[in-house]
Amino acid sequence: MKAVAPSEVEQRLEYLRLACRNTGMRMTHQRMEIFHEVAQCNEHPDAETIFKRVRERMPTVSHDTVYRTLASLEEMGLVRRVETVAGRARYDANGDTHHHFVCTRCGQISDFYLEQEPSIPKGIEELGRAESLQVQVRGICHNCKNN
Amino acid sequence: MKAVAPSEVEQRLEYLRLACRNTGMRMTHQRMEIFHEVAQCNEHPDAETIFKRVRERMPTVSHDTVYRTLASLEEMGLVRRVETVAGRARYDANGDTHHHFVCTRCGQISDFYLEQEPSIPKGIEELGRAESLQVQVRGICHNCKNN
DNA sequence: TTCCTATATAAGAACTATTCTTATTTGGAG
DNA sequence: CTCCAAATAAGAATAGTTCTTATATAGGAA
Ligand SMILES: [Mn+2]
Ligand SMILES: [Mn+2]
Ligand SMILES: [Zn+2]
Ligand SMILES: [Zn+2]
Repeated sequence: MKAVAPSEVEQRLEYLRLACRNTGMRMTHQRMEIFHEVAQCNEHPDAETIFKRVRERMPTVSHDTVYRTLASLEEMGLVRRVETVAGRARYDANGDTHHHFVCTRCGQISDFYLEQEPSIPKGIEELGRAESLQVQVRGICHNCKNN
Repeated sequence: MKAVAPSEVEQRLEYLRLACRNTGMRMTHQRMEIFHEVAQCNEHPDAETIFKRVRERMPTVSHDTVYRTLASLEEMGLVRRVETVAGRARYDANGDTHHHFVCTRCGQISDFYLEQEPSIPKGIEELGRAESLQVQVRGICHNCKNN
């Protein structure tokens, strides 16, 4: 699982600056660091992982700030919560339309892209107004299968 | 959201009896009541909801038994955990292949069926061995939109 | 620049969902 | 009926997340 290209990371940080300006939110060091942490990796980290990594550079950062900031970033549309099999919320700064393969053994979440995006199914109208569609494939990743 | 047909409920309970016999698990009153609760409704209840409802008829039932039983039922393939947007695990005794519409405001989960089931995408092979595919559509249900 | 204040943060308590521990009960085989 | 491995009740423990309160600070105004 290779890292996000530096130019892509820089672009994502630029979106954060814009989003803060547009919504009137302050551009705090904590927001920068927390978003940077999500933006630079593509392994869909959970809040605790982000907390530990940010704390290495910012030893006083609190759990609350991480959770609160992730919620703000989600509201601003800069990250999305990924549904997992169990418990913890996981976050993704990849804004491209894509889907997820979830390993039910180790929890690893990998992106995949469909050649043709599925359209919202017809019957949905009678249930509500659809806003997004996500395909989730579950199974065992190669790493787990070989152990 | 209408109830599950009594004949369907009876059939599901029959599967439970068979599954217990096959796997050597005991057919306890608690298992009956807990599974019955999930089998008779299609609103994908969470563990606490099931606990409260079962407790009305069985006042001494414990949280632990509900959680433990739901896990057993999942292992037996009689219920499945539904991924939600936030926190609590939700359970589903509808064994037909189907997908979910999740209201991001009230959390209601509704079933929908696709005319043609999507096949496992090609690129998945390089990520792992796929075992299931689920489409999740998120949006606002009619009930929430009108309030 | 300095001052002001609404917004954001740190620290840790509180809360909520879930799992664990231990003593007791019970389904179902024999 | 008897027996005992499996299951349960009760409540403590744990883990993830949110809340409370005192303090700090981003960023606009003077
Ligand atoms: Mn992703
Ligand atoms: Mn369902
Ligand atoms: Zn894995
Ligand atoms: Zn709703």
